[in-house]
Amino acid sequence: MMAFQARKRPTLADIARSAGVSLMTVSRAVNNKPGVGEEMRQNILALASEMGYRPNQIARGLATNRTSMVGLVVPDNTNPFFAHIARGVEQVAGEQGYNVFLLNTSEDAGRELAALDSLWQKDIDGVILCSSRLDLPDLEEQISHFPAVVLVNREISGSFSNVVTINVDDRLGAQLAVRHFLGQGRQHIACISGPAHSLSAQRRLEGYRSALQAAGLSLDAQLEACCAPDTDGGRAAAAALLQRRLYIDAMYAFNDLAAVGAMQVCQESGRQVPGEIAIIGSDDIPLATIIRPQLTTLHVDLGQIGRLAMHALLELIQGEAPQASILIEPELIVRASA
Amino acid sequence: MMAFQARKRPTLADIARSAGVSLMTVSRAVNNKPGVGEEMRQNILALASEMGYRPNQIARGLATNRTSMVGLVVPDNTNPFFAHIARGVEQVAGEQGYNVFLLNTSEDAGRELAALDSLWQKDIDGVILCSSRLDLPDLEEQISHFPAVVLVNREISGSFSNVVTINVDDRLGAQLAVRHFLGQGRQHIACISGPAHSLSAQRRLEGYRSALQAAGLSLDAQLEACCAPDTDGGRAAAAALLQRRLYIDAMYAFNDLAAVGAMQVCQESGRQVPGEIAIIGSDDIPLATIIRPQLTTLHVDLGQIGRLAMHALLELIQGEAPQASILIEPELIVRASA
DNA sequence: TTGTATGCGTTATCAA
DNA sequence: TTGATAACGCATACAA
Repeated sequence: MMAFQARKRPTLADIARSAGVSLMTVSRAVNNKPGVGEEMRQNILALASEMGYRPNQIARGLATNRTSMVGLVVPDNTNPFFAHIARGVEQVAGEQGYNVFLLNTSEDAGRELAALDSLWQKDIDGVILCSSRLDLPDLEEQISHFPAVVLVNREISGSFSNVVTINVDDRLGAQLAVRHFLGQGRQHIACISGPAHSLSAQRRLEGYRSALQAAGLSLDAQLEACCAPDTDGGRAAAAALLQRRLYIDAMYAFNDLAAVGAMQVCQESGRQVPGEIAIIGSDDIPLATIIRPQLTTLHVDLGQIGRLAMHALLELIQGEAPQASILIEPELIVRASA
Repeated sequence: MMAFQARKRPTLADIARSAGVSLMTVSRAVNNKPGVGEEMRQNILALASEMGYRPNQIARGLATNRTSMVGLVVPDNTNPFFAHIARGVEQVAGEQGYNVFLLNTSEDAGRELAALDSLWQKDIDGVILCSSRLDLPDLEEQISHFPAVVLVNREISGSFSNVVTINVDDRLGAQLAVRHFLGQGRQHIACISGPAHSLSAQRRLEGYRSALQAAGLSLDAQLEACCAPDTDGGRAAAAALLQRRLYIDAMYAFNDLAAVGAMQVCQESGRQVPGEIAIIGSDDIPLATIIRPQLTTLHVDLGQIGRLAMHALLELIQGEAPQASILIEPELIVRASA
């Protein structure tokens, strides 16, 4: 069976032939470059528009080594955290004439490598890599493959002239949460930290511990539990915590999804939230205000992170040496769960 | 400032030079094409691998007119409905060596046109267009720009050899919901239909009406309200409905987000759900089981729709003439809200 | 201001 | 089984 033949786009050569001029004159005209008479330019532009000319960006990419394509690699675009970042990225990319490849890794290093490799073959101008699970050697290797890289939710030692890192100050966030609990007189605070290999989970756990110690309280490993970064993960972790039969009057969770799961387990086991157990989440996704009681959480503007990331990537691509490391401060939003 | 120089990838010519053979021999070897001796092939493959050769897919695209890139256009990737579809699309694309451009339209026809235009310039192999708001002439024009198109949530009359449509049977879904209410003895059923220009919203409204009429009930425009496809939209619509001071004992909502918003407005105004007012949503996004009471809704496997869409697109690209029109039947999942 | 030659990395085509 | 050459559509460098 014959494949459908899409309507063929005219090329520069087609326009040139129709206009009776050389291909280069048309090229200059459509690119608004100097070196073509004003009258000629207008004529060519009119003709090009009439013939429906659109530059072939992949051919242009081959010639200029600039493809106007960037990659966005996330663990899971279905997670609101990344979905909102992606939205921000795509917004400014679109405004600047770039297109964005979206790839999921499912938090798997092997898939992450495969994703980056496929992007490399596409000769993209840069990549935004979120919550990378790569080990340092692999990460450095991958970074060397791209002209520009923005790392979200991942730090990297050493200085790479082609990378910018954007991180949320998770440590601070966790501290804010713990201090809030402390201010309420709660001292038996559990921490539902995220996936063991997640950097931001580690930082949050660290902040949780440091805030506890700063208040003169001792740590108890029994009060900590890892979890998958979703509602079920939060449920499982909270259930495990509750089963240990310790006294717990507060839970700080790695993200809002997990916080909601934990909250429901508490409620289902007959505990009042926030009366008996207060709960604080992280990220402030829309669910936080949808759920009842509304979730007290650490707000960060995810769309803004996406926009920032894309802007930084563009500066890198244009060789502008932006700030190498950006730290976003979360803000505690007190709602009803704590 | 000088831009960072990414590590240069070796080209076919580089490998050829190193191997002391012609470029074409290397090309045949790496592409597993016949016409190269087995021993030679192994040597070349080893060398290519050692030198870290990766084909430049954009150059290949220029030569073959196949870029291995497809586009996915959605109103809002932040909406779980589209996020899950996107996940499915990206999954099979990745498995088949394709990369996916993600673009948001914000439900705006102008932006949708701009998005498709930018994809056209990239010379992609096909596009999956979700919930298109384009009018027929524009849509047909855009369809002619691509070798393959899959329309999700949009019908099109006439037959185009390069398009496949995938739709949820929204009419049936709405009927199932209304019949469920009727079976509970509820007869004062409101409909929170979605955006006025949304095709699926229209189909759902139609199904709602037809089920009511089939039951011998009369229609009342006062029982219908449009809404934005999110929680706030549902809140606003439900509030408007309630303000009309009609007796209402059930609400069917365009999607789960709106259903949850409506449910909360009902609860906040002191009405029991499902006691006084029962609620049914559509799509069965994760929120449906997170919210309390859990939402009775019309289930469709969104990831599956995405995978189906990408598979259909691939068949189209390969000229295989798949089924031109796919209809997905939703299934009523009875939970706690109705 | 305009045009010609050349190259980007790859595949298709034809010749050896 | 191999290799040389011409595209693909565009831009850069240089010549007229």
